[in-house]
Order: sequence, then C-alpha cells, then structure tokens
Amino acid sequence: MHKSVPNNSLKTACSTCNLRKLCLPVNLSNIEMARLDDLITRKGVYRHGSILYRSGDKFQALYAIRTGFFKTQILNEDGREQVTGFQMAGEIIGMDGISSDTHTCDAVALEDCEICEIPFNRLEDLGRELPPLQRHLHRILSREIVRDQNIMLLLGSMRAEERLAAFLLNLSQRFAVRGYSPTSFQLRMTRQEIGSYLGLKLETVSRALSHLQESKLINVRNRSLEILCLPGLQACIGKRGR
Amino acid sequence: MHKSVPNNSLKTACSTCNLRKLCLPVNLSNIEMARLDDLITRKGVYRHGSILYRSGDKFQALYAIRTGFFKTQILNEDGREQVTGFQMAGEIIGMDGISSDTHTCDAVALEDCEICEIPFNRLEDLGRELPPLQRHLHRILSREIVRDQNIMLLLGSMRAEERLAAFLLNLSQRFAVRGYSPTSFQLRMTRQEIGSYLGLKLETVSRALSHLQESKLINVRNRSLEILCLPGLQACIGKRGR
DNA sequence: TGTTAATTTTGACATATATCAAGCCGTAAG
DNA sequence: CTTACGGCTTGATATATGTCAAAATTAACA
Repeated sequence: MHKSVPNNSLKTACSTCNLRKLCLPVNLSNIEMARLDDLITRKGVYRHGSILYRSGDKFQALYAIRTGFFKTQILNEDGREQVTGFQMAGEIIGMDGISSDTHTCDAVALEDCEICEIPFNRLEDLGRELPPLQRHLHRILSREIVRDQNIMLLLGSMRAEERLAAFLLNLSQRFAVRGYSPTSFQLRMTRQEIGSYLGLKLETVSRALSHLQESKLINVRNRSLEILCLPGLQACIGKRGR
Repeated sequence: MHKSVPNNSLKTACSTCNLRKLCLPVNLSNIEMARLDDLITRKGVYRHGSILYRSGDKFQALYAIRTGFFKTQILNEDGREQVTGFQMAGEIIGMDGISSDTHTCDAVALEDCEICEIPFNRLEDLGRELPPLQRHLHRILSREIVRDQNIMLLLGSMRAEERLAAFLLNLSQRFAVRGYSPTSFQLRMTRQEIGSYLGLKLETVSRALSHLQESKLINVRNRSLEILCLPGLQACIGKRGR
C-alpha cells in the first residue's frame, strides 16, 4: 500500500476541461457553468494503490476521474471480494454511497490519478436550479444501473472466453471514445483483478487470453494488449453459451 | 402470454397508501403530498404474464408496485436472457430507462399486479420544488446500484447452494419488512427463472433446493417454501467459496 | 544494480455444474 | 373426470473451470 493523498486542493474549471463532453455533457450558459465550477475542487494526485474511499466511509461527494484508472470492489462478510468495475478518465464514481449515506465499496487507484470532488449536497442544490444538470445526474445514475445489469448478464450467462472478449471489447470501446487506440492499449489491472471482475480465477483468465491469442484475435504480452480482429472478438461472444 | 392491460386509470392517493413507508418514506406536508398524489395514476390490473414494459420501449415513467410480483430481464443479441431482479409490492421499477430514454429490460408480471405510474418528467419537476422528494429519488436510484453490485458479488463468487441460500434469505427479509412471514412463503417464479437470476440451470436449482431440504434447513414442495433454520441458511453462505 | 517479491503462464488433476434423458406431479382445459 | 402440458425431480454422464504446483517473467525495492 502506498502513501496516502495530499490534501491541497485547487479550484477546477469544468468550463475548460477537455473531458467535459464525457463527464458533464450538459448545455449550460457561462454563468451557470461558473456556478458548477464553483462547486468542484480538484484534489491532489492519488498515487497508484491509494484509496479514494472505503466501504463504510461517510458519503459526501461524487468523484470525477480526471486522469488515471480506478477499480471499485466490494467485500463479503467472509472476506470474499468482487471487483465491481474499472473506471477511467471522464467517469464518475461514488454513487453507491447515496442510498445509505455510506460508501458500500472501496475505490482504489490502479495508477496515479487526479480526481475532481463534487460535494453531493451542493450538487443536489444546484440541480434544483439547473434542470439540465439534474437530468444529467439522473442519467448518470441510471447508466450505472444499466451497466451493472449488463455485467449480471455476463456473469450469469457467458463462458470464460466470452467474458474475456466482452471485457476487452468494452475497454476498447471506452478507449476509442477517449481518442485512444481501440486496438492497442495497456491493461492497468492484474489477471487476478480481471478474474474477480469476470467471476473467474486468474489462471482461467490467463488461459483464455492465451487461447484468444492462439486464435489470432489478440496479441497479449503482460499488460500490453493488441486486438487483431475486432469483428472476430465480437463473434466470440454468443458461441455456445450456457 | 395473457391479455394485455385495461387502460382505465384512476387517481391514487399516496397519502392514504399503506405502502407509503416502503415506497416513498419522505416527510411532506399535506399540501406537498397532495401534489405528489396529483402526479401518480393507478393503472388497472396487470394479469399474470403480461408485460409492463419491454426493452426498446420509450421511457416515460417509473412504476411503483402496489400489489403483486414482477420479474425484470434483459436479452442478449444472441437470445440469451438474464433475469435481473424480482420485485414486490412497495418497490419501484423502470429506472433502467432514464439513461437513454429507452427501457433496456422487460418487466413481466409473475402474478396479477396493480401498479402506480409516476411520469418521470413530472417527478423531476416536483423534485426541484420538494428537496426531500428529490433526495428520495436519488436514494432509490443508488439503492438499485448497490443491489445490483451485490448480485454481481453473488454471481461472481458464490457456489450454487450459497446463491440459493442468499436468494431465499433475501426474499425472507423482504417479506418480513412487509409484515409477512419471513419463514413461510410462496415462490412466485419457476426454477428456470430462479436459475436465470442466479446464473444456474434449473436442474441445479432443483438439486440445491433438495439438498438444503436434506440438510433440514428448508422445506420445499413445489412453490411453497418454509425456512426451518434462518441462522443455518446464513451459515450456508461463506462455506468454501470460490 | 542486484535481490526479492509479485505476477503470469502452463500442466496435471479434481470437482462443480451443465447436459441429456426419463418419469412424475400438479394445474388447466376440455 | 380425463387428458394434456408445463414444471419439477432425479440419475448418468460430459465438460468447463477450479485447484494445486512449478517454473518463467517482470516489477519493486534496497
């Protein structure tokens, strides 16, 4: 585990942030945008391995990822853990905490990250005055629900290789949206973490990756991944499911 | 598939609804409550097997279940289906539709049901005027996220019998909250539907139920279920997980 | 830079769950 | 009351994935 987090915070401007279209695709006037800027503070760098919030922490804010890569995970009473998601720049995390005013999962930085803190009470207040902002918050919450239900589909009905393919295609698509190569990227997580996310053991992940490579659909060497045939990967999903 | 739904609708009063504490546990004045009542219409009975909304339908409203039992399910491109939840009286469904203005799953009545329709735009509008209502909406959305992530944990890390035990305990607890027996109730869904929800085949569900019965933890005969030992069922979860 | 620890791959084997099949039961329709 | 059908149980067998172990590779740290 690494050093924790510097507490210095500086004001951010959503208005000039190049992630705005991902994070807050809302039409606001300059004045309205300034009010939003006023809400949000940029927190210092979260080092690789450090924890943004833990299960049990009091919920106070949502967090927009400015740069870097996070994982979220929940823990059972009996110590089992499940990675519930991998989040990248432009995505918003912390929404699990709203329902009980307490976070129900941990958010861990998988590389050095910068984040913007959005105090939730103030966001709600502002949402009442700016309907498009309110609407956007609802969309974000709902999008998370849809995302989770698709993972339920994956966990409940796909076999190992299909899960891997779906996972890689999802990453690919999210990199593409951010202007990065959809076919060549670094995995920021271990095989064990991928396995936890996909409901598989790390050895199974490794074997499935090797097999996709034998099939000439991907090239994988440690954390670097290259997709050789997107349509092939897509076709992978849905072959002889459960 | 059964007949569809009568279109006659009548005004409902949340103010006098005995499910209010479950559905809308919000402190509002009489005047405020009347405005909420004004929003909501009671739709006619949904017969067993009928469909409240389908994937692809335009999203317009949330639905509060007044009586009865629903399932929600998503379908893959390749026809695989996954039951994503079973919902009972006092619960609210349809939130998947907010993010894209289109429903992403089907909601099917598992018995004859009555539901209240809550037009979403008007709910948002009213939320801007009644902060406690706004807050409650956010909690409901977040609760759904937490619920889904717990199912991910179940699907990703538990073995068949544990999943069954967790499922039965969840039902038990929800019946208890509603004033019904937590140890004796009817299953409203088929083994196949339970299996889909838990990521198992119906035969596996059947065997796991039989085995729990052999262990004297439950009595099950067709759809009637009796829990003989709640602590025993709880202990079931966490024994030799993956 | 050298040393240690962590991660990954691969193999051999074990096991939980799926698959296939048959018969039974209970409800619904005639 | 009889029949038919969908739902359920149980058995035999197949298979995907887990488990255990060792070696190879890479990353972290002193």
